Amino acid sequence: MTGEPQACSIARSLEIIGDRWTILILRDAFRGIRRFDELRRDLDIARPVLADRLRRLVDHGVLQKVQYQQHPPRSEYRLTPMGVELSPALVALMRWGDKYLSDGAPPTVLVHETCGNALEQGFWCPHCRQTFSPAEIASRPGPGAAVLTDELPTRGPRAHIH
Amino acid sequence: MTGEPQACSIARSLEIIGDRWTILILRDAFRGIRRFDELRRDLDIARPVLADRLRRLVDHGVLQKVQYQQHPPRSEYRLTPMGVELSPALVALMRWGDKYLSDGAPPTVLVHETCGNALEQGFWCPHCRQTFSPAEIASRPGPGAAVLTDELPTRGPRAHIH
DNA sequence: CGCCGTGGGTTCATGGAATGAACTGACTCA
DNA sequence: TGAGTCAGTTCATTCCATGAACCCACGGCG
Repeated sequence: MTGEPQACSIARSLEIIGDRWTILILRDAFRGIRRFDELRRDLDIARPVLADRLRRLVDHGVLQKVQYQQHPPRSEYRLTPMGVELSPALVALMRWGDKYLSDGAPPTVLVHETCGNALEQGFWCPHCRQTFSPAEIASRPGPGAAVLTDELPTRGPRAHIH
Repeated sequence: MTGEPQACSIARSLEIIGDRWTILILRDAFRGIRRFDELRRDLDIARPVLADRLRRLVDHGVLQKVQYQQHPPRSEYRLTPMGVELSPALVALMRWGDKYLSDGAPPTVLVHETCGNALEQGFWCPHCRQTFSPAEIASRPGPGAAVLTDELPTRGPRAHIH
């Protein structure tokens, strides 16, 4: 996308998946839509763009092109472990959309497979053994420390995400 | 962006923030970079694009334009509660980038403000009182049920994200 | 055999969006 | 009076997304 390498992990991630079509392709991969023509029909995406995005995702190791039959040769694009680990990002987007952009339909429910109860996505403190909201995140002094803050600068200096 | 209204929450979210620049602008807002010229310099973004993205974000209620002084009139773009709740998505992207696209630098550490310990982001089952990996998410039967799966279709039918 | 249908692409002309340089305008300060 | 800063807008150029058309391997059908 851009030329120079990015210092920030978010920026680096966006080099690969920072594109509307790319994220929709990944969403469909999670939904089980993994073949070229299925994707093209479901997303109503232009063929060259789809081919380009799939190529990019394969090149970066997010998807894997697998021939699932010969005669005729047919292949599908499967999520690699790297791709599967994008699910927290997709779930976060889904939650946000459900909360703020709902059309009135019931929100999507995800459940813990082993027990069947509805699950939450959130921040979890292993020490306190509890989840908490984004507002309770703070920086840690030292290298690599960062904070996501909604506070104003005047309320006190903070470290930053980078 | 597109014309027709989207049925899927992820697609609806992407209508607003499905753009590389938009996400970088939000990242900077969390980092405390909230003024037009600060953003322009930090992101090296073209002015018209920045103006357009900020306008969109304000229109959708993600950012709020606040005049923080008169004489001379200066304003900044603050995250609304709706904007703050995008942090899980940004953190997920950061985590993913840290894990798979690292340049060797130590990953960013986020800590629980009230106790100071490093926090995790993940899926949490309030019933089992434990976190778990993306692979353990399943669908729930009924309206709005969904699943994020890395499994192959042949291993069994599933509901889908929508 | 001849022909149609399907899956998975590539090529190419076009339009709309991103880019960056230049300009505007309100205000401050020396 | 003039230079500097912040926050944009205007405009010409460039680039990429789009969609139509085309290609090719293969299978099925009559």
